[in-house]
Amino acid sequence: MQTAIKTITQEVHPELRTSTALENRCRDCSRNKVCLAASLEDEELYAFDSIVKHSKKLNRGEFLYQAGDAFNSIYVIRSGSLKTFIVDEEGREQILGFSIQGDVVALDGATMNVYPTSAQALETTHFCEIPFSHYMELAVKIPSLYEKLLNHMSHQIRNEEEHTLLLGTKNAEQRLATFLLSFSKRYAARGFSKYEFNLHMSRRDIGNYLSTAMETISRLFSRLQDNGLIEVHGKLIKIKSLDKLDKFAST
Amino acid sequence: MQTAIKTITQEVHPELRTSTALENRCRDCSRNKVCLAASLEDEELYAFDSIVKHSKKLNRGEFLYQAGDAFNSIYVIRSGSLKTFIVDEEGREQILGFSIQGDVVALDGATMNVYPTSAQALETTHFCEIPFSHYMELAVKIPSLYEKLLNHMSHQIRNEEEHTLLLGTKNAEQRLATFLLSFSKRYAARGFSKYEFNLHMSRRDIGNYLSTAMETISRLFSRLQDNGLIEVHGKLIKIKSLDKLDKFAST
DNA sequence: TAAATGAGTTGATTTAAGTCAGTTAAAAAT
DNA sequence: ATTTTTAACTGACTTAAATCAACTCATTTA
Repeated sequence: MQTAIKTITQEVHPELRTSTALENRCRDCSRNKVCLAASLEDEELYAFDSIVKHSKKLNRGEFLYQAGDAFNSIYVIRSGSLKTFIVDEEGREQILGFSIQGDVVALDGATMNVYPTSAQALETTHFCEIPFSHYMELAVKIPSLYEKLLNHMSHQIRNEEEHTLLLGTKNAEQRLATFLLSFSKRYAARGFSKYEFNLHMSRRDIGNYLSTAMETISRLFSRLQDNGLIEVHGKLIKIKSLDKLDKFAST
Repeated sequence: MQTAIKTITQEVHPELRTSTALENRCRDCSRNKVCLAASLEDEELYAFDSIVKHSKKLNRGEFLYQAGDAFNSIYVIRSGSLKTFIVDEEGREQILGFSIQGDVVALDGATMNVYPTSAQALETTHFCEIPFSHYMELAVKIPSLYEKLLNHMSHQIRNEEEHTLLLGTKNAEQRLATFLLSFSKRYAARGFSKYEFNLHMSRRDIGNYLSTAMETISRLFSRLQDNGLIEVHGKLIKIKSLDKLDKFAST
């Protein structure tokens, strides 16, 4: 018997367990509300479906693309997670974001010749590949595809802005609390528990994303746990009080 | 007699000095290569022109829009400059960027009901207003308008990413040097001197943008000047050695 | 199964940059 | 023109978080 509230188990979704033609089609995909295929009419959906390469898969550590690779496609994550990052002149890595199920990745490369950033799987990750030139050709016939893309892009800009706000106005503890809350919200929006989830990235990655040393992240996890706000079991995080965490995040 | 290399004088451009109907039309605008109107055919340009409100003007300190205002238009700066910023729950301001001539602003609000951020003039600023719904209607007939917009949006995402890289991997001195170099490049790309320009924002604004205290910014300006890399005359900055500044920025 | 490698935690110490305070310079306002 | 106000600069001191270091625990790999 399953619990009422789903928790993130990192298992693939039912329709990914096998891979018959039918199950890989957009119309049968449970994520077609958030995906770029959302709200298409039957015929449009069929056309869209035909340009998409479904059920691509990466194992932990494998790259979806690397900065400098020829830009061809954008991607929608079906399950799993990845980090996107950029490397500066001195070779220092800066993580820009973590993408989970339903997220569209590689938008920063759209309209460029090469990917400006890299994307690497944090666990076994399934996704759909959308060849960008095909998408743009189809969009001429189906303008709502343009609008969908613009929509995702402006949200991406908003995400980056919120990241800047996080780094610019909050101290280390507030940053980590905000980070946890943001994952809680994102998982909740996807039908998973907002109280319990796995963070597949390393402490070092969290620190990099939050511009905070790994050691500080580790100490802060301990502190939040000591204060009874969360429970830490390795990568599994349980939030004991969203309210209190929220206060920590902003005050 | 004018010097060969133009310097930023904050004067309005010739075609803005008077405001006959002709001079306000896109086809006569010297910025029509970078603007959203770029590369349109005669007839398309005419249609585009008709939806644009030209020659809007703001004085220093006035808002182009404020977070929470109903979203209606995006804007292209004809001359002058402004800052865009966001305010967090605690009322702390975070500057997201500085926009100058040729920049498109309010892209983060596109596809939203209200502007998520605010934009405020740093000096007398002229710009064109493009009602977004009209733009989108026109784009259905002229798909290159969609592509132009997507282009600007992906570049905006790249800018935000570079800002994150700046904040995440560099120390205060490198951040300021990078900031100066970025203005140098942007002005050069617009036909102005890359060695000499005015920074119209306050030291506090620079500090806010770079997540560095105003006092530190002030000290660093002095240090860069003492080291012979730049000359500081209030808001006017002269770069004495781009090469050396570049080394300071990355190493 | 043991050894080795890497991830995570915790403590001790250092430091880059922040805060506080006083001064000077430059705009506004009267 | 003079006062008032605000922005910018510089010095003294403090601090949040980084670095350095030692150790534990988990996961590969030999």
